Amino acid sequence: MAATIRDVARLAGVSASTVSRALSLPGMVNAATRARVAAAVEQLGYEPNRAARGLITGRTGTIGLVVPDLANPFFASVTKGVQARARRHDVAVFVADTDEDPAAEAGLVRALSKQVDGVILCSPRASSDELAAIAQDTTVVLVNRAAEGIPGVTYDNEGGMRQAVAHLVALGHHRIAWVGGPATSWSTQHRGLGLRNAVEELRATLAPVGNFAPTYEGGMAAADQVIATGATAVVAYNDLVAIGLLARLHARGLAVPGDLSVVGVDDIAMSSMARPALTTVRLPKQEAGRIAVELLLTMLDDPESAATSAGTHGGLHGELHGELIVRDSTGPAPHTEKGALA
Amino acid sequence: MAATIRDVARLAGVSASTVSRALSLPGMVNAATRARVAAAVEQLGYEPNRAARGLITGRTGTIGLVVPDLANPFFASVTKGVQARARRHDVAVFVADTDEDPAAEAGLVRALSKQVDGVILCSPRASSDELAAIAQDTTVVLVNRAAEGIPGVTYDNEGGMRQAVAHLVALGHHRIAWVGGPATSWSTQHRGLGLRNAVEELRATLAPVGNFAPTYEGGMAAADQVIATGATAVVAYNDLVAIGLLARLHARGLAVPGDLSVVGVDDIAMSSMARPALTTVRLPKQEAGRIAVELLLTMLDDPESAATSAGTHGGLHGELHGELIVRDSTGPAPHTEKGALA
DNA sequence: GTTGAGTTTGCAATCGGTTGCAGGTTATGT
DNA sequence: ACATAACCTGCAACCGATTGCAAACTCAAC
Repeated sequence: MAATIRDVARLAGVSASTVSRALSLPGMVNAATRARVAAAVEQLGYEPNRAARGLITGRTGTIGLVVPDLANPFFASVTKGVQARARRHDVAVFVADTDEDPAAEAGLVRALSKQVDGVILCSPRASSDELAAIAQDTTVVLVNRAAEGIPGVTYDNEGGMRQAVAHLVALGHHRIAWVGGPATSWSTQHRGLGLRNAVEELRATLAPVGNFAPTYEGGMAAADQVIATGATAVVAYNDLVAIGLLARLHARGLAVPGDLSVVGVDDIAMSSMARPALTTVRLPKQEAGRIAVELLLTMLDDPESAATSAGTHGGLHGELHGELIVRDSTGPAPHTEKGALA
Repeated sequence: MAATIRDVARLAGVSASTVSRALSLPGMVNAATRARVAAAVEQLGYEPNRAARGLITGRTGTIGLVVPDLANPFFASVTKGVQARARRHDVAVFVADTDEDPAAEAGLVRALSKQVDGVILCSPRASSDELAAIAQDTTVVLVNRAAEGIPGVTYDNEGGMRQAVAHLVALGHHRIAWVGGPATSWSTQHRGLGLRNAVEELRATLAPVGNFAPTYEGGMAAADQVIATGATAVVAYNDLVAIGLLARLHARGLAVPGDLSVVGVDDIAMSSMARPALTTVRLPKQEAGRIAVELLLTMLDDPESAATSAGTHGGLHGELHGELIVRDSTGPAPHTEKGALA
């Protein structure tokens, strides 16, 4: 069995309390005894039992991460970031995948919350009210969504969309289609908003074609409606949707970017492998995970100050910026005024 | 604060021990008291503290999962499977990503092992000796690798490769190139072996082009060497490599499958989105994760019998079979005898 | 040689559960 | 009515740490 604090104490000829202090409050113990304890720790390969410590300190040294779908590269990246940063802080991460089921979300968080110090909710599907309820009795950080009174890290969707539109307008596009994700999604709403602002400002027009699943299939489903709008460019909710569009457009015999330019959002690995390689707004995914961890740990270490510190909605908040990555799926607008089907 | 067992005891008018038994050994307590306890539990929303329980039972109810790279869709899927199955058993999962660093692996496992009941090692990079050392003081299950005396779940690489070769031979291919992954990888070795056996049996010839990184870039790097072999078909270590091949072959002006047929392994989501859609040997990834969990929990519940039970290498073992998924990247061999560059 | 302050250390309680053992109750058999 | 067994339940110890409190010790100053 693993060595306990008492084993160390016996070997060092001191009491368990002294060992405990030698490790956590070195200033409180004599240098000589501290050395003896250190030697005993070394010899026994002692490592404090976290569960036992957690019992008395009330801190488990563990955080939870809830994502809708690990198989989605976007969430896999966020998870990677969370996990890496947590390790630096010597904190372990419980990962739970809701399988895109909003109903499962709340229950999962509740179950998790008993075992962890706090929870990172990635792109929560839950309603604002549900979120507020959850945040009531658990320390929560949101990723990819803002909610009154709950800290979180979000992307500057407006800015990202503006970059995309500016790029397209510079290429001569005037009519831009928009394939939204799930209607209830916070990102969809904000990307749509950013798009509307940007086209107005840059004297273009927007042709929204509705809401689709944030998947390859969603993109395939949207493609024909995009064509029907007569737009010469399309912005997709995310890269998976954009790649689905690419596939269906190809099947319909449209050239990208010859007939239609396509822009995605996220910059997942797949995007640079697509044919043509996808122009997209790159979001720093791992960075979002890292910041979420920092936010959460800050709240845990210092709940009062964290709650009152500056930031959107009067709480801690991080905002990340997207970066337009221009690849081969965008090009000059075709000469015909009326649309892609010249 | 959360309710404790004593709160429940007080409310139900019994002792803490009775509450404990009512919950874990219902048969030992009177039906009437059991009902009172249940009511109190319900009313207080009581949930036993896992850390406290673990302290005395020695079981944490947590398992660890170590993967080389969460951003790789293959490992993301395995993780998803592990996580889902663990939840069913009411077991939490610590996820750790080594970032493809073999050196970090052992240390990570060691750190993890203090906090969990057992560890699932996915595609370990460590040497057999290191694995043996780790398995010495931790309950370990391997995924994607077999090692003497350590339980694990592997794929029938030989069978999968045989299916791929049979498919290609039926299409008229005689000379088949093979792009291996990392030389030290267990999968590379076994896939190469399966390939050699299959070509021999089916009267074709194999042209190995060496070892490459198991990535898109690896595939790009291998492509020109593949062309130089004069083979009319190529089997890639995995789908990422195959998609890299596709990209470079396209750039070189070769048609797939017109000039060269391409087969991958894994069947990640990206494969059906590739152009042309990739023919591949589908490996049940989530299933591997699920089985790994079952194996691990079996070992934990019953260490002696598990160790001696039947299976390869005298331990528990699961073997999964691949399934050939034919898409658009394979077709009849070109008529010219000598190669793809006709 | 005392006193007092400052430094080190140990005792014992505590966190929230589980479990061996003993005591109390009730049912069963005669 | 009494012995015996079967069944429930509570007491108390324990898991492995942390921490308030008090005792012990050191040292300097008076």
